[in-house]
Amino acid sequence: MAKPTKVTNSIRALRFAHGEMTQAELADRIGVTRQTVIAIEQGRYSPSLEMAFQIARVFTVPLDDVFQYPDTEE
Amino acid sequence: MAKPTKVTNSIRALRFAHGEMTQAELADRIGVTRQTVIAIEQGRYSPSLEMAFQIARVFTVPLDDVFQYPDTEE
DNA sequence: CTCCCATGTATAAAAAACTTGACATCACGA
DNA sequence: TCGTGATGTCAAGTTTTTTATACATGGGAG
Repeated sequence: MAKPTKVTNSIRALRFAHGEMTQAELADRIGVTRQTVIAIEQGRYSPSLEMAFQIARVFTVPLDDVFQYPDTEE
Repeated sequence: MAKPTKVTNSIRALRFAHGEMTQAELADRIGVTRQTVIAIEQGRYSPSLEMAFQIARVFTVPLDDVFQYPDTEE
């Protein structure tokens, strides 16, 4: 069930840059559970596009500012 | 199983802009099945972030050039 | 010390994404 | 006309993502 995703993210940094926003609050803002935020922040799997968009929107930054995809695939 | 996604995309246009690339070829390039390309192109559901990145990469455009997310969420 | 709060872990189960294979249609060329 | 390629649909099945609960830990405040 575990899929170490290739996509990395800057969510933790963005949270802190936005007034020490907690995982719970972020989860609440994007309408998902805290578990999901934790899993994504830790890169346990990559989120759906929709969630990615919502996260970027909370921080008012472009998608590529939140998520990074490595050049070469595996 | 059907989830009318809010995310829209410009895949079809991008395919044509790139030498009339067929759905089958695009699917092949991003490593998914033709069915998946069709479903996404039609907006039946939103792809995973990874797939979104791969699609953007095929067309060498930024993510936001391929997918659009409406301002207000439901 | 004791009580929260933020973070994290674990599990099971639901939901969404993706696959496989089979089949239908339409346009186009041989 | 026949065949082939591109697009699309349907249904069933697998995998990944997300939820829901419950519990553990460490730090800070009172």
